[in-house]
Amino acid sequence: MDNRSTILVRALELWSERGYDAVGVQEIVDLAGITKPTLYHYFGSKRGLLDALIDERSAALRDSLAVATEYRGDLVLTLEAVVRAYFDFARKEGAFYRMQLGFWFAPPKSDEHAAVLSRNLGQHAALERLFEAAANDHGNMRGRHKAYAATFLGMINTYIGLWLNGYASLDDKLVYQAVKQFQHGIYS
Amino acid sequence: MDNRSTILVRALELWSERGYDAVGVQEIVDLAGITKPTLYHYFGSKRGLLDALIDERSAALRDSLAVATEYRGDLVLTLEAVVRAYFDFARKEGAFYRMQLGFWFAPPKSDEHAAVLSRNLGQHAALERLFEAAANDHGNMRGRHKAYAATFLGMINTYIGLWLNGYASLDDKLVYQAVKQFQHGIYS
DNA sequence: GCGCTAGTATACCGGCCGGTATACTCCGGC
DNA sequence: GCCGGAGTATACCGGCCGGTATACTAGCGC
Repeated sequence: MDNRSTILVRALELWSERGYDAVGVQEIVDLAGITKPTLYHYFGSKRGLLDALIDERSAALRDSLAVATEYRGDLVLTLEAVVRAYFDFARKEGAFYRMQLGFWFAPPKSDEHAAVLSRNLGQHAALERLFEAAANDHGNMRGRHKAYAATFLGMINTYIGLWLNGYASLDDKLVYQAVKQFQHGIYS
Repeated sequence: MDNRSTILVRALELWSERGYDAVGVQEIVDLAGITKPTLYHYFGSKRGLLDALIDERSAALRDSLAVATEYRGDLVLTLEAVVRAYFDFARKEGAFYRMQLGFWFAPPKSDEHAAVLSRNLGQHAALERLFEAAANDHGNMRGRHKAYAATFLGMINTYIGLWLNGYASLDDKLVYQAVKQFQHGIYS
């Protein structure tokens, strides 16, 4: 593996466990077995490394969500596809998802938050479009697409949070259950 | 206001906006108009200040939750009381709630996470007890109390997150709606 | 008035922070 | 064989980090 990739892997390793501010550039390059000028050659700054990491690692989720959030007339199937896209990605990239989720809840003026802001606004927007399109077939949903997008994504992240802490497995059964609970509540 | 209280207020102000690691002790004491030995006299360390802040500011929520999570035979009323306790607290202590929520999603080995860990485990446990007690009256809920507690709390925090970013108001109407959606889903 | 304690300030510590100036090596193009 | 650029290391920068040694002052018990 070339130095650039090694740096990205090690940075994710350290940041996901102990946080962006808490882990310095020196520690990353030590673990990667290289020196600081090499890191600065590839990424320009600590923040540049962070942005590159976020951008490259989240590409797969961005792509699969672009497909999954397209509404084709069946809300249940579409929502299941969305949940499955998130679950699949989280299972593959657990450490990254944990890190990125933490950054989303980091203070609004922090580098971490800024680094994931545009990505997550894009995800929200895609989900809102989905619920808006679905409202044409489900009249009683109209006008609530913002709230639906937020609570749906909140539920997905709640389940992924449970999995990250060992309290759930992100399998197909949970996909169905999550969508069912979102639609029909806990008594279903 | 005495110096000790001033330090707590200013620390919350800075940490909630920019994060625990990103704001140094020096900046806090400058804003508070005092010097470092005073801070170290009262709190012993930066971490000590963090612990004191978390402990003292969350006391009100802890107390009202202790009452609200007691199951008295009516699940709907009880859940509404819990949501109301969270919403009331968040409305009164918005900056603190934002900070504390961020800490919960901070990396598992960070000081921030450690500082809120025991508090949040306590809240989870209280909610689990509530759903366990309710399962005696609602047989089809049995065995799922962990998942219910997690998703219920996740939903509450999703709504508070919306409010923190200006997309919702934490009023009584939302209390009813939240509990209703949790029970019966989005079509209700 | 004396002594003790709480509270506060001045001035300082070693160490780590993000970042860089400089120089070397290695390799492909010609 | 030579040139240029990509990649890398050594050694360094100013500045901030959390934390503290010391000394002063104000207030209270007696």
